[in-house]
Amino acid sequence: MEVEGLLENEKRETHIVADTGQALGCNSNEVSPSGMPQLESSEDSHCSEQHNKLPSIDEKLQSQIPLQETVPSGAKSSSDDHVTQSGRVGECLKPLDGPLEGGSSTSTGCISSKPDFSKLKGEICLDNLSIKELHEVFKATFGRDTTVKDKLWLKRRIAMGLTNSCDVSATTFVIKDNKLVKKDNEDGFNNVNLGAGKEHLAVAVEYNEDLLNNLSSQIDEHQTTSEVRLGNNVVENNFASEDLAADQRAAKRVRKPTKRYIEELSEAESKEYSGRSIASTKSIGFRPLPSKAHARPARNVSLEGRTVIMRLDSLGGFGIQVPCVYRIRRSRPRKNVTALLKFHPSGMGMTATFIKKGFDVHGSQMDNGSMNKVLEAKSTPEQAPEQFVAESKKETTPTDMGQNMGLKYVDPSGDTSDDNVVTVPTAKGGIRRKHHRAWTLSEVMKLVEGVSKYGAGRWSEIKRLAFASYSYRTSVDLKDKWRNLLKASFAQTPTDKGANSRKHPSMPIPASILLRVRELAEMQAQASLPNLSTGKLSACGGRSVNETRPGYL
DNA sequence: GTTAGGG
DNA sequence: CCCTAAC
Repeated sequence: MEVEGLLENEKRETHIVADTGQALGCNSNEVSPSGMPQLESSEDSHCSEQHNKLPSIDEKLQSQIPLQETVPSGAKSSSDDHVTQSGRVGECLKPLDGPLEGGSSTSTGCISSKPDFSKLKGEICLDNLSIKELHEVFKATFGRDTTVKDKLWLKRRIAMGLTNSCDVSATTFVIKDNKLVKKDNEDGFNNVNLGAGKEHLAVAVEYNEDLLNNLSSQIDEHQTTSEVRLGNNVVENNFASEDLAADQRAAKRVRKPTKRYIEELSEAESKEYSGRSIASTKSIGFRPLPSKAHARPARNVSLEGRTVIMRLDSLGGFGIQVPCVYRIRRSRPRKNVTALLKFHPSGMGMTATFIKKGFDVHGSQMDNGSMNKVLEAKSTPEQAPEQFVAESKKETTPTDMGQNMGLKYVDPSGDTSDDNVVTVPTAKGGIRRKHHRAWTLSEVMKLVEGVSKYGAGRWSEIKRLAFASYSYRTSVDLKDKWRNLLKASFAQTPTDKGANSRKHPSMPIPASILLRVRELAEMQAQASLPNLSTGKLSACGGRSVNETRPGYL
């Protein structure tokens, strides 16, 4: 099952990254602006599973994947793979706080940086090269990386570059001595080229990326979990030796930006959480890179994370990369992670799609401000205060509070989705919810019920037990609401049973509920006061104080 | 991490 | 709702 999920992931990811643009120069381990929303997929559920398996998978990788240098020497045999790799592992973990080129001979393995000019020697049969190899050749030819995934394009481009001619056959891409060769006997060339080139390609990159992914995962613990890690898993390790697998893996690897990166981005913008979703190509280029990131060659493209959508706008073969990082929500740390995970697949997916649309329209010109608007426009409707309106109406006439309170009311709209809650930055840099989520009658009833059950003051308990389905209500919220209820209940004439006799039309709380609140309040007050008023009694009676609360059950 | 209170 | 002192 796990494998299935991974395979599916692979397929999907391949599609997603299919049109990845040029990522040259955008490479850094930590602040990589990459990543992609993985929400569109219906397979998000795999994330968590895969994530859990990561460590072991990595271990497998270490032992199974023949890592090869992508460096000029290029002829390393797999015999020393394990050695190099193990050394590399340690090194690759350092990027965040130290120089990558630690002087060790293996350091270059982390990122294939230099073009392998050896690839240009002799005859080159581009037809048989994988994308990855084509990229290598491309790099060797032009001295720069490309992330274009179009084989034909790559072949033509390379052929043109090598032959220094625009007259390139559309079907045959065998080059020898800088001249296009019409190959009649394909077999010979194929074998040679394939055998020689492929093994030196980016497996190391892949592996390192995984390490980085793990790192980043640890770093940004705040990220919403599921979508984040979706792509970070390496499953195909069993097939690592296969060129195709390696190519595909490399192609789809997109690393997600770290928390720090996101925050760096956000600093310059409006504080709205959605604001960080966008990083223009410009910002990427200028964003401060940690340590030696600058030295990194463009090869890192394949290292790019998954949190960013790389859109490639093809303009005459020139790729414009539009990374798209978005943050779903920034609000109080949520404790109900389950609810969050449950919700994301759908909600996030929609958001991601929406963002994509936005990009199509605005392109790289879109700044964070506009992104904010986009996100806001998107998320606001989903907050749907309306649903509560309807709900309130439905329950506005609770006849017998006693019965109602006893019932375990299930709020139809009581879904746990508190995502898409728009927050606004506060002066102090904090954030607060932009919209109040009006307390519905059912919520109030639940609150009252909870207080009656567990006692006022045990808010966390009430929240956990009675408000399990209302993830957006924090214990503080409950406390505040109760406070307000109390105030309201006592402000109003207790004896006035008229349901509509409330002072303020804006207060839809039925008198019956207020009455109940008042009763509870008095009971609780009595429960806590005895120490003073009947101190002697309680002192003599022993545990009466402790038993007062449970008594309300 | 919770709770209570003030803002 | 936010903020924060006090647990």
